[in-house]
Order: sequence, then structure tokens, then C-alpha cells
Amino acid sequence: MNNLLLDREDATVYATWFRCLADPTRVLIVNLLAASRRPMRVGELVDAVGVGQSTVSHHLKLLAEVGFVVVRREGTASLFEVNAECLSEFPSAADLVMGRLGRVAAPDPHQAAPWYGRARPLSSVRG
Amino acid sequence: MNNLLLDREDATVYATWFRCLADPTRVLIVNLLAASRRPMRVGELVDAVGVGQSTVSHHLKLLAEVGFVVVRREGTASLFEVNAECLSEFPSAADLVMGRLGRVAAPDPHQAAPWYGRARPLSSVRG
DNA sequence: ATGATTTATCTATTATCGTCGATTATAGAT
DNA sequence: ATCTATAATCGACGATAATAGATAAATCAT
Repeated sequence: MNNLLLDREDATVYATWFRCLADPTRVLIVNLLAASRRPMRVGELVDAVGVGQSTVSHHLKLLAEVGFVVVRREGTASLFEVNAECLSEFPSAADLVMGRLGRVAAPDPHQAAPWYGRARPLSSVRG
Repeated sequence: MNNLLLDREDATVYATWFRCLADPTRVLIVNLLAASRRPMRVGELVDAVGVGQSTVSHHLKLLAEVGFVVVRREGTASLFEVNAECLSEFPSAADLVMGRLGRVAAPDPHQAAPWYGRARPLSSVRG
């Protein structure tokens, strides 16, 4: 110890996560997808969050890049749903930053976690 | 129900929280204060996070405004420590956004929670 | 009073962000 | 082929944000 202290690299990864939810519209989108637990079309989200379609697409792209949501196309529609791993991993990240967690449950490689293909935020605490 | 769906007003409050940790330097600062659980001087934090003093002061001001940290002056020094309420409230906010929590523990009025004097983020789920 | 230490504030620069409107691309239906 | 519905991309705009450097304010020691 102290193994619960982050280095800047890990902090940057977590900051990326939090930045993803640093906008009210994105919070609404994620909350909607997380609570409903079903795929939703872009138009459905546009109706729900009250900003333009291009703006919603923009936010969805961000959320998908970081890994909060996954997308699948079906005809002319795009179906977005929450990344199930995030439901617990994101709150765990909050716990970790707040110093309440020495480690976080290891991610399941078969389901994309937000950090796959990027920095693994838990490397420093896995030690 | 669904009572776990946020409205934009609440989403804005949570977004403010997350935006506060949307920067690597602030994540480092909060994690340091949260893990050490002791008051730290600005200079101490400057040494730890690797950016200029004015920048650290700037971030601390932000963190204090939102309520993540509290400050007390002692001589020429400023002692910052983490707001104890945030240690659990912030992860709970993450849970709530991810649809895993119907409500959050009621805040203790004697210790400043991040939303005091601002919107109460739990009003919509408290009913 | 002077000087040293510590932190806050001010100003400026640069980069990023949220949003919109318009356009483009894709797929289905007629 | 054309029309329609859906979503992605592009370009622009104003607003914020992160950082640094310089200066000011406050406290303490000599």
C-alpha cells in the first residue's frame, strides 16, 4: 500500500468515463437505456431527450466509442442498448476513485467493457 | 413507475457531478484526498499531481463549489479535505444513473452534501 | 517594516464541447 | 427508378474549459 492511489494514466481513463456523463443529454440517454434495458432507436431517443436528431447521433457516437452503449443496425434503423458491463463497472469506478475499492471485478472478455482496446483502468490497482 | 427515470433537471445535476471528475487532474486530487482521508495543503497537491499551482487552485475551487471537497484556512495555508458525504453519495449517483438504485440515502444536513444550495438530485426519485 | 511563504485571482491562450441546420447515405416500399 | 423514412456526417457558431504566467493578498518570522 497505498495501492488505492491512482496514477495519471488511470486517472485519465476514469476522467474519460466521467466526461462521457458530464452532459445532461448523455445522462438522460444512458439512464433511459439502462433503466429500460432494451434496444432503442435513435428517433425514440430524440423524442425522449428533447434535442435535435443530429445532436443525439453525436452523443450516441461518443457513448459508443467509450463503450457505454453498443449499437446494431437493423434495416435503416440503429438500435442502441446499454453495455451491460457498465451497469456495475461504472459505479465501481466511482467507488474506486473515492478510495472505497481496492480492485474491481475482472471484466468478461466476451462482452465489451468500456476500456477494451484502450487503457485498462484497473491495471494499477490489480498490481 | 418507472420512477427510476430521470428528468432533465436531475440529469443536469448529475452531469455537474460527473463533469467535476471529467478531468484527470481533478480525479487525481479527489482520489488523493479520498484515499488519504486527511487535510492536505495546496502545495502538497501541486507536488502530487504535476501541474502548476494556479491550475491546482483553480481545480480546487471547482471541486469546492460542487462540494467534493471542503476547505479550511490555517495561517497562510489552505487545508483541503474530501467531503465525507461524497464518498458514498457519488458512487450512489453512478448507481442511480445506471438504473440500479431507486433512491439514495438521505443526506445529513449537518455535513455539506454536494447539492446543498443547489438542486437536490434525488427529488424526482424520492417522489 | 522587511522578507519569505503560501495561496488566490486575473488575464490570455488554446483546445474542446454542445447544438443546430443542411446535406448525405442507406434501406424499404411502390 | 423514385419516393420515403431513418440515421450519420459535415460545417459553423457560441460557450466552456484547462493551463500557464504574473500579480496580489494574507500570514508569519526576523
